[in-house]
Amino acid sequence: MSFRSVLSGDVRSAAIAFLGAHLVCGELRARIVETEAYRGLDDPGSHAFRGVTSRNRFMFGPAGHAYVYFTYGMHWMLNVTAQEEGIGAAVLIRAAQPIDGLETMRRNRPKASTDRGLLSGPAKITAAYRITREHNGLDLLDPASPFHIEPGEPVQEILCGTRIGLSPGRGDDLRWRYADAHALEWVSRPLQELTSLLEKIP
DNA sequence: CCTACGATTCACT
DNA sequence: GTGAATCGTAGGC
Repeated sequence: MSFRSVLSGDVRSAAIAFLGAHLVCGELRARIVETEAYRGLDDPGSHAFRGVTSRNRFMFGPAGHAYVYFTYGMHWMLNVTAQEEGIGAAVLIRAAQPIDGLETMRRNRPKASTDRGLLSGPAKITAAYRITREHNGLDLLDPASPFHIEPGEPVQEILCGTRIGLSPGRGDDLRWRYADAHALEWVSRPLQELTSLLEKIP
């Protein structure tokens, strides 16, 4: 099953499909272990909930492209757009396990004291890969792009939980956060919600 | 125009 | 566990 076909379906399925995939940029390579799903139609936690703005416009574009935004005055966030054109949806890449290019990642993340903390958070990934606004809209499924996503080993078991950092009443109760159950040492924060088998997730 | 705050991280108690 | 750093954006006036 290709990314393209999964991305045309529900953004939660897309978020699950990206677990185990590789984020590649030149010599840098890491395995995605944690994602979150956001969609505009019925999800108050999504930037797309209130319709198109100049910031979120890529969420409404074709699937498989980068939606990169700046927050807290200092951090960049990387998302992969999902669902059909005209529907605002994206998958936030929250954590990854470093595979290649660790020296460069360490240089880009001087404050990380251990390799486990190199990519264990959405803003850590963009710092390590030096992803910023200029990468907004990039086609992440195109190997010719400056950085892109490749299929990896399938994930055997996943955990799901509530998404991080949402205000009460803004979708904080939706369990649209997903992680590879066998790579929990690389996630941004513990998942305390119950375990779910891959085939049981919608 | 003006203001509050965020899909976070880090240092410190 | 708590608070500071830091600024573009959304939403209200």
